[in-house]
Amino acid sequence: MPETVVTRFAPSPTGYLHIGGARTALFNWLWARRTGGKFLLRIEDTDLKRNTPTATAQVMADLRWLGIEWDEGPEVGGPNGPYLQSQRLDIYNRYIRQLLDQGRAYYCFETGQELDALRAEAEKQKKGFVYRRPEQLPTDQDAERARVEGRDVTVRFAMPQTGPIVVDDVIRGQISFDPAELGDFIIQKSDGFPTYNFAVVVDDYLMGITHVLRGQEHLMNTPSQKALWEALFTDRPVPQYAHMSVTVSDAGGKLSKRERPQTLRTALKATANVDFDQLAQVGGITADEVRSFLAGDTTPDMPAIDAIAKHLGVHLPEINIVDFFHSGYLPETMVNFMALLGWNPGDQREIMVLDELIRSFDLSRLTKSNSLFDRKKLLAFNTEHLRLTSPEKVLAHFKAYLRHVESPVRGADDALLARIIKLCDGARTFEDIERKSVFVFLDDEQIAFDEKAVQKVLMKDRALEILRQVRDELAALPELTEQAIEEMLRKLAEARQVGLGKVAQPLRVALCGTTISLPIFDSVNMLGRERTLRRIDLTLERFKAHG
RNA sequence: GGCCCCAUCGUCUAGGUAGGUCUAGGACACCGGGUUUUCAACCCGGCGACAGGGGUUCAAAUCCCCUUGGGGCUACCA
Repeated sequence: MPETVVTRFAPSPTGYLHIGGARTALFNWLWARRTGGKFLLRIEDTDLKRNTPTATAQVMADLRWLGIEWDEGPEVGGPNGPYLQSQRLDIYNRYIRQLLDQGRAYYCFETGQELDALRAEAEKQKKGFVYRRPEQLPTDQDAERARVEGRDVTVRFAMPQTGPIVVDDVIRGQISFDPAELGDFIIQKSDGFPTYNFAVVVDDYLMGITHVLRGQEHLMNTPSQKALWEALFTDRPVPQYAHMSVTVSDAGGKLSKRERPQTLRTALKATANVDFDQLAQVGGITADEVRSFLAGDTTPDMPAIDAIAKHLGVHLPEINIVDFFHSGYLPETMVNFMALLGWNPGDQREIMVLDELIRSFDLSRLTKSNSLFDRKKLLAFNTEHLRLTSPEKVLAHFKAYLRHVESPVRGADDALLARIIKLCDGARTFEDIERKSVFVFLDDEQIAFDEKAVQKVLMKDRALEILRQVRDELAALPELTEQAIEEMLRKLAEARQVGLGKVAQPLRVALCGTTISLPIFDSVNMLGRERTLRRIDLTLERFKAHG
């Protein structure tokens, strides 16, 4: 390949970076890195109504979290800027003018309603809707008059009707389309902005894009874009297209942002007594909005959804990249897992780090069929990467996670955090690690007792009596090292002719309130004598009636 | 409805371009057992697929056609 590879990721800033978008970005980035080419980021913000002010910043933050850096684009600049389409209007207008002058594009004056009616008519006749090109193309004067009259003016591309359009796809081979079925599509909207199909072609040309890896949902746009490209640019052929499989959700259907609110709604419906006022307060919305949401009429913003879910302890399916961060996943995991959604290295490797991914990546190994997003497998991958990633990196990511969830654990120093991580070898996510270690950072009086744990452990046999003895032995130990604690507990268990569990579990529940925690010897050691004894005393006091 | 894409274990997939070496391999999940101070992790074992029907061929998971099923697109969204 004599020519340097140039790929791009071109999201529209309508929300957070979605797992599907992230995968597209990753593949383009991987291909550029593999070939020593360039990867650029372009923001497709040509729809004023849908743009969200913070989306671009969020998308960039998410890409960086994943380790995907762009060689050209917003914030890093480059020779082909600006990289925001909303700032390139004059460029698009020049090309639209050119097409108009050449008679390869023309004005239209239909309203949305008129178009809808035409579409409904086509539907009735069981045919696909194709805009009928007028015999006589409207002039600039016609357009001017329409504008003065307050009518909508759009510009359509006059699709050449010469033979089938054949798209060469790296993954799918040659795909043939009938231009008559494609029709004359709009290239400039009545607000003066270009449509996606037009802006993409101009920018891909001007930015020297050589390879376009994108989701299969763009396959139908490709013949239109190819026709436009060939009408506009003759010195260079269209880029190499590769239309990747789509990722679908394990809940069935497409992976969609709607899944999160839907999950919450379902959980809410299953709840006996919904306290609307309280939920409204935690969500920062009104009680009526909560009712409307429950009824399925409206959907509040994502932060409100997230806050209510967190308050209720409902786990929402992760969809956006930030969701995975919030759930305690490593970026290394996400990158590895996404790479395997529609691609594989051709051997039996699955767990791979970034460098390995770059070295192994190849267009010829992209798969054709859609894949389901399997969260259980993702969990298994995260477990592996938690082990594989350097302790320094894991520590840094853990700290970021703790800060975000505002865990009491975030107050710990690096040495303690590192020790906790090490003790949690085999944990699946940071959420697990946090849950197992949070008891150390709670006030002794703050420990909440899990009802099941109390029944299963504290209310059994002579658990409280054993706990009292453990307390006394602990008080008598000269030093609370893990070894000393272990030795003491084992001796005690042996003397009583019971398993270590019978001794360790009551102690665990006394210290943490649950049966799930860090290893017990370390738990005691971290807490120290005073706090350990205090927690045991509080437990004995609280449950003495049952003893 | 129209146009387009796809089809191997429950899931992700290897194998398909050069048909035999595939009684179809791996991973996750699941089931059983082991280990164990909790959860997880870990170890051993097991279950489990070429969507259906026609061709082509000595031979088809692999090539062709049809059916069925799944997905995408069908906007002055991207």
